[in-house]
Amino acid sequence: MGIHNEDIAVIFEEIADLLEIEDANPFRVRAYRNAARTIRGLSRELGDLLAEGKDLTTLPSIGKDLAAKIKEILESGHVSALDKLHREIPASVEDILKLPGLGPKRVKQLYHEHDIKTLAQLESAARSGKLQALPGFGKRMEQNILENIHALQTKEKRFLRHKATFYAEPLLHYLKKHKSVRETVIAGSYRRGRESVGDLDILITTGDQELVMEHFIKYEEISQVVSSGQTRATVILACGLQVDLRVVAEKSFGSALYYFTGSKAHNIRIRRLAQQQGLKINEYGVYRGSKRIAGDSEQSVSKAVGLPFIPPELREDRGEIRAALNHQLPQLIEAGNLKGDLHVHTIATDGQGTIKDMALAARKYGLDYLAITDHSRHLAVTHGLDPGRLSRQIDEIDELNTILKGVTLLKGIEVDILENGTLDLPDDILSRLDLVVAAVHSQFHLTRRKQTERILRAMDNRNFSILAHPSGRLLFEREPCNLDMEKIIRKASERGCFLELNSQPQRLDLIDIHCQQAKNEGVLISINSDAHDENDFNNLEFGVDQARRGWLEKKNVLNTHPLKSLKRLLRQTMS
DNA sequence: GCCGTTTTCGGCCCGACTGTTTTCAGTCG
Repeated sequence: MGIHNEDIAVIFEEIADLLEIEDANPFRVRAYRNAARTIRGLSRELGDLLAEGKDLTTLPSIGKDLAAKIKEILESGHVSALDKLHREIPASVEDILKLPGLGPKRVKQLYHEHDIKTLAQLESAARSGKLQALPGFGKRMEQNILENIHALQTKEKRFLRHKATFYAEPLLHYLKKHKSVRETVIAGSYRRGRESVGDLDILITTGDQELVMEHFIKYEEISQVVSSGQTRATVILACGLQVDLRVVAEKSFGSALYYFTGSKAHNIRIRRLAQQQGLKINEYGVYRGSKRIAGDSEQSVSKAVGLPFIPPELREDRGEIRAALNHQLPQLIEAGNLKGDLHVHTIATDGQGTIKDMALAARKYGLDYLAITDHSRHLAVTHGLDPGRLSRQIDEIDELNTILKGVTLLKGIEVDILENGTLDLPDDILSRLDLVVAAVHSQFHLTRRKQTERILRAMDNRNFSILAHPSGRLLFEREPCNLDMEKIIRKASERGCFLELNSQPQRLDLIDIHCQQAKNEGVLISINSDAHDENDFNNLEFGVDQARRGWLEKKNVLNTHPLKSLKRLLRQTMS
């Protein structure tokens, strides 16, 4: 039940696609896309905002017309503007628009003049050689269309950033081998710390563009060169990852890095700001008339438009430019600020190391404290702890703490939240622990109301400290639970308990916008590794990246506190 | 369709690469 922001964003995107094919005013098309982006970035549900009587036109890129359309969608489940467009153009035509090389103009031509309205029809037209005869098409394009239809069916679409690193590093190494390559940077969503990337944007400075470009194209992992010019090339690696390379002169490094880092929405806003000041920003620099006034560094670019440096993680057009203008940018948390880790497993359940192994690994990583939080009995596949085994683990930790140097162990558990919202272990054993990390590991498909109430009830337990991986999502594998995260964040604020940002690359849960919302509600976030072996502490840096995207500062994060004040904070949740 | 410290109308970011052209439109990031 219920219509969520994502549903509305999808409808607006669809309207934009269809309007484009209809050759509508491109700025009107963009208005729909801007609105969709605004909606996706909201931390609150539009339905709730409307129910509270909020004026939706106060949201950026939402005016009178789109506010009315949002209302119509929320009330009726559809919008007449889209229904009307669909009477002109069937939904299947939108699939054709998604093929590379086919934009609105060609798609319109295909549909209106040749009655091609599905990918299957397009494929058969291409196979029979009819496509190449059409005006504006050609032999080459016909071939590309066939390849792209095939690729669409087989290719992996996005990569975990973590996974993209495996392919990026050897490529960077290869590029650096060339003698005229000076600097290489991965820009794009990778640099902005997004959890997944659609492609890799690599920027190179060099004195010799031509030679470097030639060198790049010869990289042996490349399976297809999509395009290659003097300064820009696009290739597909054998693993399916797309790589865009941009070669720039050194004096343009800053403006090129700014441009290539994005996000697109942020860039548009910065360029507009520049325009208002009589300046022009492009990849090569900042210009007043024909005079180049900045561009060698990113700092010089932002300074030219009167802004301080905005960290890449914030460049999503979610208020960072306003914050920068008002000198209210957050002092973002850094990996070095973490003093401990509050979610770790051992061989007692599904981990790979003993308690001592994990403690030593944590110390080596530079942490001062570590909470041992194995699973509870309900999670039988992991051989979860019952009260007796947990009690023995408590004793073992007490003993280890008397001999360990340089790192302190905390006694914890990752206890299952059962379907009715009770915790999987009795209060008398939980109350002996330093902290209780609670999590949902079953029944992911309850209704929004039931799932939310389940967690709210769990939070009422006196012993509850931290809600682990709150949404339960696994990127590319499992959707997040249907939850009213705002209610959960408010509850955490009232109750004085904490939310986890789980650093496993496929979790990264809480997501950025909920981190930001928790921060605004005064809820502290615990950035945890959820380590299952000694190397997993390295994942903490992914958690920190996500936290930075969520505007978190050191003071917003529970485990930046030294042990003494951490313990005090944990005790407060139990009172 | 949105938006406003110059504006309620007239703007809306900016440039590279490709393929099919014969000087450029379409597409993309």
